[in-house]
Amino acid sequence: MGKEVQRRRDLIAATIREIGETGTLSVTVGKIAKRAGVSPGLAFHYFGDKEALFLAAMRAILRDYGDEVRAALAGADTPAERLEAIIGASFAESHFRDGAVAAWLNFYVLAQTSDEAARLLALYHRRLHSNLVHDLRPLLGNEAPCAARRMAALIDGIYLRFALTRDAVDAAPAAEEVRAALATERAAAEAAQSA
Amino acid sequence: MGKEVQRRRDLIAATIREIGETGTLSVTVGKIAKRAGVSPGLAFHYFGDKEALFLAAMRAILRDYGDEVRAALAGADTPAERLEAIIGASFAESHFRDGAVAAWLNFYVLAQTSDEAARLLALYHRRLHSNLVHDLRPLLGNEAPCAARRMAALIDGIYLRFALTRDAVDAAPAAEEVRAALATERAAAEAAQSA
DNA sequence: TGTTTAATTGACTGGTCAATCAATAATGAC
DNA sequence: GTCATTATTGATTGACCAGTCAATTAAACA
Repeated sequence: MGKEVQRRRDLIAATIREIGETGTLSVTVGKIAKRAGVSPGLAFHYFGDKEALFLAAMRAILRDYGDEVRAALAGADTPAERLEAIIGASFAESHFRDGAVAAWLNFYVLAQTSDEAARLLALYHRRLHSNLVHDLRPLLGNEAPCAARRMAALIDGIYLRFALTRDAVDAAPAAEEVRAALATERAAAEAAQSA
Repeated sequence: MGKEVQRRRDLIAATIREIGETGTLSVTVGKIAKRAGVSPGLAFHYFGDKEALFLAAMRAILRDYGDEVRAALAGADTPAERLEAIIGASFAESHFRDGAVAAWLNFYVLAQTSDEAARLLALYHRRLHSNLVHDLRPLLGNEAPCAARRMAALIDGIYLRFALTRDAVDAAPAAEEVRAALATERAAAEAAQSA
């Protein structure tokens, strides 16, 4: 029965929206359920408890991000194009829409104490790192793993800053900064090679 | 009377510790007061409400960080030494001790909705950026402001990763990654100059 | 010492909320 | 249409908590 799938989807969407509006994880399940157009009991019926509901929402966000990356990578051939695809997907508008930002921030908080959240976060870290290394290697050689760690952290750091800067609505400059960092890495690598 | 100063200090320290242990901002003022060895009422008497208490704690953390940076800068002469001082202070052990990590994460969450938290965060951003530009300029010239933005975001991103990675206890590798990024920036700048 | 003033207490209130569960409605099988 | 199964409700419970305030204690001072 697709009923359950639809309800779960609705509840997850409502969770993200609600967290986005209040900014915190301390939204009530009642509010979320109301927004989804169901009774509070149903949220517990499908997800068990509040934390599980939030983690399901976070999993959905991470899945969307993964899909976006994969789609972007599909149309990219060269390493440089693939890196551009990763950067583009990382700062896609969907990453800033609705409650995605608020969800991420609260996800970080939860990752301190929830094993499942920590697991999910580590998964995201590994995926991003492995994607970056794969496409940096042809450009930077042995420096690739280190550069990938830097770029991954930079992506997170820039996201954080743009997400938390009140006036910043347009994410384009964020991606631009990562591109500039990549250019710097390539310039440094080239200089090292010719030395 | 120094009594009030002492009590405020105790309450702030207890707040940071308590947040550190639970990981969240949803600690009760009662628990904090108990840890500080006073009654719940006193916390409200001195700080007004819970948010003000947390913001006072965050201000204390930011002040400590500022002191640390200033002290490190005092013993540094060359731009390179000063940059090293900033990096060292940014990953000082005190930044990972007690509830500093948890406080920072919850601070980010709060910055979405609290004007005062957003103000404090912007202040931190400005200070760091201005320090970095000041000492990057002699090394990188016009590239300094851009490189400073990258380095600032990188510091935040790396802090985030190290703070949230379960097994990482030692912050030394974190600082090392920022140093490597700085070296990359310098190498790229040198290459650009000779071109 | 007695008196004023400041510091501190902790019981209390009003409200909130996660989670439960018994009851009801919808769905589908035969 | 009857019955069984599944989906859904929403009232309820029990616990918790921010913030208040009247009462108490300690400090300061004359």
